[in-house]
Amino acid sequence: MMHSPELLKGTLQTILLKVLKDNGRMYGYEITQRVKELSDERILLTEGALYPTLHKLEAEGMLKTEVVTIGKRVRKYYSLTAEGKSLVKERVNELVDFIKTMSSVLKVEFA
Amino acid sequence: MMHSPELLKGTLQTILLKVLKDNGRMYGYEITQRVKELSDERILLTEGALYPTLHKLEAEGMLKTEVVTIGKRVRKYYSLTAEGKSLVKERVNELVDFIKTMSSVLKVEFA
DNA sequence: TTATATACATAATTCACTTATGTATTAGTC
DNA sequence: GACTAATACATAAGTGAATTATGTATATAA
Repeated sequence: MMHSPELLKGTLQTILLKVLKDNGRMYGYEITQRVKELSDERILLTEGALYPTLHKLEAEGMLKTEVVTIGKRVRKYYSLTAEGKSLVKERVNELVDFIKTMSSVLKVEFA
Repeated sequence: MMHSPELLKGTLQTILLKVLKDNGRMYGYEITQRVKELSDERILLTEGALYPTLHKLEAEGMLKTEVVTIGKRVRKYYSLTAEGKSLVKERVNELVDFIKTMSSVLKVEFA
């Protein structure tokens, strides 16, 4: 991940889950490209963070996968499970709360 | 530090600098209490993070200190140097930018 | 008198990330 | 036809900002 590096810590799961919620079924590389686009090149997910996190969310039952072969190329599509869908809401709410708290502490408007 | 723990990562310097800017000269323990109050009990700075960070900012010339003895008790007051004042602006801007980016990626309003 | 709050400090540990490395296919280009 | 860049996955080693744990000491309230 990139962009004011330290700040991104702890937001990766939230980003992955929310992008999957908004876009449905996606594969890893596709997610990196979508996030890059949505963030105007500011958030560049690194593979070393991306894949382990996807695997972890899958192991926890938040994501389900489907392997599709395109020519000789393998793609692993991820999508949210029912549990994953609740987790998205939780994570996004957490982030919104956090931002509100930071806004009070720093007396800054994030409008 | 506490509260959705991972999200706080990378925000400690920003919090310390901004609170010092807004309140002038403060000592460590006082900062923890002020942040606790401003965050409505949601951000509880831990000493293990607080003191090393204050020392680091001092070593970098961002903060200057003044030791005051109250009875037999020693207090170390911190305040911003000129360099520290520019750093506050930089850090706060970084955070605002980051929040804006997150807002685009997650399609969430932080109002 | 004894627990809690005040006040500082540092060492050991954790863990989400970055960086580095590896494999392989597909598309563009010179 | 050869080479580079983009696509697509994966994992291991290393980093660094935090937490947790520990230590010292004074002041205050029950």
